[in-house]
Amino acid sequence: MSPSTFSISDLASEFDVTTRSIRFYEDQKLLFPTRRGQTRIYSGPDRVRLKLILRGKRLGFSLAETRELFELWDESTTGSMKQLELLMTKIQEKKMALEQQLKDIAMLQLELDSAESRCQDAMNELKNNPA
Amino acid sequence: MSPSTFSISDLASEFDVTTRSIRFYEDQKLLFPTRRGQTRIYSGPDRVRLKLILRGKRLGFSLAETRELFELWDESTTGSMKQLELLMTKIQEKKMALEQQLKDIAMLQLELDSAESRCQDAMNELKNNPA
DNA sequence: TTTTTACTTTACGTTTACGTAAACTTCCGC
DNA sequence: GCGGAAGTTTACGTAAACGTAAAGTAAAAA
Repeated sequence: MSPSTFSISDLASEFDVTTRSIRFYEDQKLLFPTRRGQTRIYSGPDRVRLKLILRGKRLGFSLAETRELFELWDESTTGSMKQLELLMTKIQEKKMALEQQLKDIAMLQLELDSAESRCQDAMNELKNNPA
Repeated sequence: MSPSTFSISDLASEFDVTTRSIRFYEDQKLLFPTRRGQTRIYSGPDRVRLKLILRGKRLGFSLAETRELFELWDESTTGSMKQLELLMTKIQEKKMALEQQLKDIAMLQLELDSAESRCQDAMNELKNNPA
């Protein structure tokens, strides 16, 4: 069974980020580890949050965007109808953004495939007909 | 028929970026418009490049990354075998990165769907049982 | 002709996401 | 008990990607 708490360097090495980055995310209100004395202790949910932060980053989300989603989500447990509707709106927005990204990726894949085969052709040409 | 040359503001409005950004891309060696006097004239291929730059940005590519790909591509027409192999490597790298992005998007979509339905449940709950 | 309007260069400012160094404390192994 | 590893805070530095202001040119419109 995987442990239920983690040190900062546990997470740093697992996700291949620096401890500096993890502390920065806390500074930006994205993570809230508990403390044993001075030392940060990360829970399972904390670890999931970090994973989400990094996934968002790979997809071009700013830390502020991710934090906004986290905050809306956290407030939604106690939230009013208005809060829930706002959260719903943001979720829709992100979903649409992801759809656009899928299109962008599809286009770029086509272009890379085309570039790849033209590159391959050029290489074959060079082999058979060394200028 | 769409025109074969464009002004800087043509492109700016078509792609919804500032002229400042377009000039910046030129400064970073990503675009090379011709000039009529001082004024920049963009060709069809220039326009395609801009589209690629912006698509790359939406997917988290840095301008430096995109420029590197452009340079390799440009050199590949006159290039040696080594150049072509390098280009091929870079293309493979980008393709793998896109695969990772597809995975990230799929995961995030699942999580957003889940968040969405839980949010919907909470809203229904509030309607039927207004605390 | 004057005045917009669109374009230009130069240059300093700003935000994001950390890196890096200094100067500690705390704990672990020997 | 002592050195080293791992943790901490504070603070200044930095790269990327522009924003924004200043100051000028050039052509079109009134």
